[in-house]
Amino acid sequence: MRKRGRPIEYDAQTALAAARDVFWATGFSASSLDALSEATGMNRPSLAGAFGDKEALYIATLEQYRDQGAAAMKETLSGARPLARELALLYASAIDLYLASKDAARGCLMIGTASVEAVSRPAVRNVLSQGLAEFNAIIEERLRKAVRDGEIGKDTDPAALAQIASAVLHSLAVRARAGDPRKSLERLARTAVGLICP
Amino acid sequence: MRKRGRPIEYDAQTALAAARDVFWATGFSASSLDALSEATGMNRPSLAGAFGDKEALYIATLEQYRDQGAAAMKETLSGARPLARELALLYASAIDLYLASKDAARGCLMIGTASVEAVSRPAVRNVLSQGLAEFNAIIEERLRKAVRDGEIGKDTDPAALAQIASAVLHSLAVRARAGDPRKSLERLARTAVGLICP
DNA sequence: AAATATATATGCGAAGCAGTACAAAATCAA
DNA sequence: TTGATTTTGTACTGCTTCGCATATATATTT
Repeated sequence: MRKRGRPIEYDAQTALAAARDVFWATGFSASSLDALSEATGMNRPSLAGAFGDKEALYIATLEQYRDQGAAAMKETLSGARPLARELALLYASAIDLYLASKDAARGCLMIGTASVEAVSRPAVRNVLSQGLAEFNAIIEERLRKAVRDGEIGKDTDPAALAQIASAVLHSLAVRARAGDPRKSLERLARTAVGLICP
Repeated sequence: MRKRGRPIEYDAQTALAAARDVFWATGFSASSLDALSEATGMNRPSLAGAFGDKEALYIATLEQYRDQGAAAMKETLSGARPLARELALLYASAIDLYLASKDAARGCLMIGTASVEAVSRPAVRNVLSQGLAEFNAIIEERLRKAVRDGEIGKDTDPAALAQIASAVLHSLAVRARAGDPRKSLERLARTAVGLICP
């Protein structure tokens, strides 16, 4: 039995992805509801009805991004391949994502745009914090397995090393948005893999 | 002989520092000229006359921040002390700076606020890019000296290792703004020093 | 078919914003 | 003292923004 009333014409996930692209390019504050409305194909009242105000919409895009990113990361770091290979794949796909735009490189949505708002908007800070923590935890879990399996030294501290691996990810995001060329990012990734998997 | 006309009542460097604090807390787009005017004690026409439009003012604050940061960094990495000690000092002062605010931690001005604007504002992207490159170059120079002096292995690549050391700095900036506690940042710094100076 | 429920479309109004024109004030030169 | 020069203060204009109020469209329920 369908819901009463006029059926919705938009798909929430699709609209969220379109809004995400706007935020990704111009950040939260510089993204107007008009621009978001045009990108999603939803007019402003529909946007408000579906997601609430601009901050709520932004947070929804961040959560979608975080969840998709975490899922992709778990797949890459599944443990099916050697650690060094999986880490290299992780960084390679991050670089691809960060440089994907046809215009200027957009880096990471969370690091590139949520960081600014995090200071004055606690809700954004929470999503950012949880996002970073989640990504870090996935890496740490993989490193823990690597220690168990003897891929890296038994005396290494997975939590500490995960912080380093995450730091490289953060740096890739920042550098990409600053306009660093792909070669430079790839070099950092290569060095990092070598350092983490000696 | 003094300049003709009514004397200036503001000090450009002081005003720039005040404007910087506003941008640091709320970012470029969310900082209104009214807020900047109030913080600097200069009214809007004076601001415009002294620095140009909002973007020009923002870039001036970024450049001031970058120059002061580079100077402090060169002093810390002077080479007067062992590499491990100087690196630890570098990270410690970065953490202090990133957590200095009484309100929510502000991280690094460039990474935290210029990253967002970098995509749509080439002038900002240039300052950010040059800033990151300059900080990286100072670290690289110190590592080069460390190789010469035998502080680290003769076979290490200073440029590659500098990218890693910079990445830790970037990560500290991001994590600080995301609300990471000091302990967590200090742990990352400790691990990084241990990894870079084995 | 009528009533009801939900979604979409248009448009209005209050507020905020950036940049600037113009007048007032303060100093120097003659 | 008078005029020139530069900074400061006020106020204005044109624009954007957000949120909401109202009207319209499309479905289900009775």
